[in-house]
Amino acid sequence: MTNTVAQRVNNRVKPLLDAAASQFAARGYRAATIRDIAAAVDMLPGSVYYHFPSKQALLLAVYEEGVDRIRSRLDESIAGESDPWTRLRNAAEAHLETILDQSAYACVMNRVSPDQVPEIEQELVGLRSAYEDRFVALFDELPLQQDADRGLLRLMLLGALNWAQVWYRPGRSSITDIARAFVDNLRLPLAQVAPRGGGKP
Amino acid sequence: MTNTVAQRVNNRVKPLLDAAASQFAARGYRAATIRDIAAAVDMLPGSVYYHFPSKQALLLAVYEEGVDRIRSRLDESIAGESDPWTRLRNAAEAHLETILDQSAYACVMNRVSPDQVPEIEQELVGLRSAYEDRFVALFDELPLQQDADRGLLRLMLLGALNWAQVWYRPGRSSITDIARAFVDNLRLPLAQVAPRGGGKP
Amino acid sequence: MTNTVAQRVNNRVKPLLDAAASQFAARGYRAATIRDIAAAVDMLPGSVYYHFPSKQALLLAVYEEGVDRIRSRLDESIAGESDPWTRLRNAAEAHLETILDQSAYACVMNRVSPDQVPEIEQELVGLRSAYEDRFVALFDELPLQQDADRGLLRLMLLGALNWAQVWYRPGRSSITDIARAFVDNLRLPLAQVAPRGGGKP
Amino acid sequence: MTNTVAQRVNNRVKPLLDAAASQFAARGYRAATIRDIAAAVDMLPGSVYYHFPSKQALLLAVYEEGVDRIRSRLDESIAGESDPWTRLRNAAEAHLETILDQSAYACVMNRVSPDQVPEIEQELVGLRSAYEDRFVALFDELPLQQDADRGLLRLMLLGALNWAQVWYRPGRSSITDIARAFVDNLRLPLAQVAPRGGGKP
DNA sequence: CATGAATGAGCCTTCATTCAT
DNA sequence: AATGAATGAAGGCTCATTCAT
Repeated sequence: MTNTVAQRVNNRVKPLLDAAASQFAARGYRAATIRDIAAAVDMLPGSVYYHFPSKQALLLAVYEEGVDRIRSRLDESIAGESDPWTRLRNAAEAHLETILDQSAYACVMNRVSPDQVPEIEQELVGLRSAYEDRFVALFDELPLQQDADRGLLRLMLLGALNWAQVWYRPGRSSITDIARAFVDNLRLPLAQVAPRGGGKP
Repeated sequence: MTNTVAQRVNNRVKPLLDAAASQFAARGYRAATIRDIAAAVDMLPGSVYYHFPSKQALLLAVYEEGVDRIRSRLDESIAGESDPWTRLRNAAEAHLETILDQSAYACVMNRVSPDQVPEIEQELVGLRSAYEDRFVALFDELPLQQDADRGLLRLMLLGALNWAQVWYRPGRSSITDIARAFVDNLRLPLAQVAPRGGGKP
Repeated sequence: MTNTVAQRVNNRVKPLLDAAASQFAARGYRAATIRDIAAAVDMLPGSVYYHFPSKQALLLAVYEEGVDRIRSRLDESIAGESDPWTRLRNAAEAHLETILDQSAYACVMNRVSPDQVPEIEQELVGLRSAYEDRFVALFDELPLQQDADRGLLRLMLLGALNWAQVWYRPGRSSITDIARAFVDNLRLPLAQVAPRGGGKP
Repeated sequence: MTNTVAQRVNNRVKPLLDAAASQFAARGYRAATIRDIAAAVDMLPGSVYYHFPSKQALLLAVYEEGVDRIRSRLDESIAGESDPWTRLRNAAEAHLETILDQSAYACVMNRVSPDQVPEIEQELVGLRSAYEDRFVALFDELPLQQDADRGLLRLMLLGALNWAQVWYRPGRSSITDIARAFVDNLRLPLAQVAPRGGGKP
């Protein structure tokens, strides 16, 4: 068969990438070592270099996969839904679920910030933006008052969502509730119909 | 002549701590090296250990100072102000200013997460909580609808605020505007009088 | 071709262990440095850690090899010999030869005392005892007067033997003579008239 | 008073020396640190150098004091005694008592071997010999058979005695008993039938 | 007498990476 | 496709020692 090689590669590359994602997510880029990643898939450190030319390349691959996953997860969640606020709510939920318990890959995107690896900072930032663009679009759809700063709003929601990684512990509020609450907190005052009435008159 | 000792101490320890704060803030805990920190104040690596027994102790000292600074900055900002929403707005502004351009110390609190240094994780978490308690109090004061989850609200604001470290670049919106916008985005739907069509009438 | 692996391992690990034994024997545990040990076999310091996880592990390995060697040397020396005193004499000779000029490995056992490396103190002590048990057996075989304290006797001989490391210089008495004399001094009466019955008549 | 200074010096030098002796005895030369020695007498590391120019000098002073102590202890023990074997027995006892529980100073003499400090090796060896000469004299007095090797005998006893530091634990045999037994073992026949004339007929 | 502060050499160890096999 | 063996640069830390005050 023609794809034997490719398959064999996949047999080892996927687990390797999984291990890398786990380690990067759990310990951060610096603290995660090639040794540990390799050991997690019963490989020797040197062998990793057959598949990836460097630790940075490994991180990049994880980042890419991470973006892929969270993005498709998000796309699924809004497919077939047309109400803008519902779409945002679904997206927030998908986002939160992914970074909180679905995927080490997605965690990495928040845990290791691009400036920790200057050599590939641009690629990393690019990847991140590519994903966040989904939210740009989502906020663009929203029927908001004219003077609303959609960018700030997006940044606010994403910050709130990502920060959950720091404090979230399974048990209390469900992930769904949190996502829903965060979106609703933004929606109610801003919806077009809401008779904006200002802070201090 | 009475404070000779204190002054001498401050002469070297303070700059050292400053340098440590800068490095930790800029590179993270692992990537920041004692060598670089020492070099930044024209010391030799070994000399650092006269003042601090370990890299961890250095981080702890920075954390403490960071909490001290951001907390007193926040306290100043709300002193003499009695309107709960204004107090929160001022607090958010103080917080944002501190982590964005006032103090590397405060940045460290967000940049290096306690679990990166397991040996002092508890102390670090404790310090962080001690500060965040200010916000707990601030949210408690707020006249909100009964069913509002003040905890979630606080987490949302803090997340939004802290995330600014990731995207903020001087120039566009002013720090004050951002802080104000974030708080207002929360305020309008939740305020008791809530002049819109709200959650529960 | 079957033992390629073993040979390759031996090619570097054995010399490394030899070098470690030499250094530990010559300078003691603390004063011996990984750098020097590595340099003695044209390695870089870091390379040592591919073979041994720590300096302590290196010492332990040397200790083990040392016990192995001195023990098998001793066993050979008494194999096929049945007279108890001759057996002891042979053992003493084997012991002395080993610690005096046969093997740095055995020297280490006397030179570095277990309490210098608390983390592996127990292992070290255990290894040492395992060897000294040979002498326990040897003294048990001896036809002695009933009130003789065989334990004390053993300790006495071992002490006398080991102390030779401090003063022995090749040339004067031969190692064989010394060992023989030590054992005979215990066996035979020395006092001129040999009037068993106390010092002061 | 004219000797105020000298007295004050002594006030600090003696405890300092005591601490050094303790540390050297407990940990060995390398592992004992100036810091620990200084701390034991509530001094700072640098202050030690007011009294002693170097760590080596400190060791030398301890060695000297050690020799002094064990020598005078030994001299006392044999003063007024004329029987050669009794004199040796008393000396052995004095020696053992001193290195086992009387004085850290004396322990140092056995614990740190001169070759660990090459720069003062000669002095150290000289000091040690000066003391061991007492035993040379003691063995010279002994009424032994003509062909007896008094040197070897002395080395044997000293080895046996000093080795006690390795295995002695208070409780079982008393120090006195051990010393007495060691000397008697040399003096009297041990073999059951004591048929002077060799092992194998 | 003693200290506070620092030095500098050196230590054990880690780790990404290389490369012949 | 992977390994065994090593490299080399760097990292945190220790410690005897110095010296102005």
